[in-house]
Amino acid sequence: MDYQKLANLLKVVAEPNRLKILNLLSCGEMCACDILDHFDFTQPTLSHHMKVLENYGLILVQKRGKWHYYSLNPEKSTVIINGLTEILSDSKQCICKDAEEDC
Amino acid sequence: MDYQKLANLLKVVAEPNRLKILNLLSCGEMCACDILDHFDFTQPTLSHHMKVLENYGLILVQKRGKWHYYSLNPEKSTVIINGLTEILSDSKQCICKDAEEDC
DNA sequence: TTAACATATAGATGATCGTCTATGCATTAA
DNA sequence: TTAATGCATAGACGATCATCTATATGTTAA
Repeated sequence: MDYQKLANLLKVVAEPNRLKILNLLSCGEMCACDILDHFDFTQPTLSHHMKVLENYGLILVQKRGKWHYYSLNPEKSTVIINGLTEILSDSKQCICKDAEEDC
Repeated sequence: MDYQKLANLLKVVAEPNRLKILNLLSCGEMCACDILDHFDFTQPTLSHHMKVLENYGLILVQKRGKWHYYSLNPEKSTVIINGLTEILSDSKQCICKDAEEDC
């Protein structure tokens, strides 16, 4: 288990505004301007959050005309959920059953 | 959905050393000194991490003699996993299907 | 009581993060 | 071409965080 890698992903998700963005995108793709309508912060702040989510592979971007359409990357969602589940459960891969520390 | 509350829990978990601590505890209770053996940082740093985990209800403490035994709080683990799963999936409670913004 | 051990607390420091204003770039419509 | 729109980038600022050293507290053994 790569704790650093999972922690990085969790850190991206551990922000209330980004959680709300992900929840919005869980229903389907949206453009940035429509996402922005759901928040009180400025457009550059949204742009920052979208870039963080994109850089860590949590969302995908498709540019059509002057609009940027964002959607969830379901594979990355699964990585986070499965990683957390494995750590929090008494699994076979558990560190205490492993001779090496790097499970 | 209370994004702030879930984000707070995720922030606690979004730290590689705390992830490793939780993984250690997923196999059963451990005292602080045994946990410390798995890390390179100092005892006060471990004490800090344990306090954070305890304050947010992720672990439980039982004091016997001079040892403090820590264990996972499975209920809180479920809260995190379920919360994340709901946000990342196209659920009925999804914000875009809700008239109000606070789902 | 004294010494040793297990853990917590206080306070400081450097790094990271979320947000802002100002500005730039790209695309579309007139 | 010009103006308007959608989004990104640059740089700054205040807050939060992980870690450290030094020290305190509490428990057990001699």
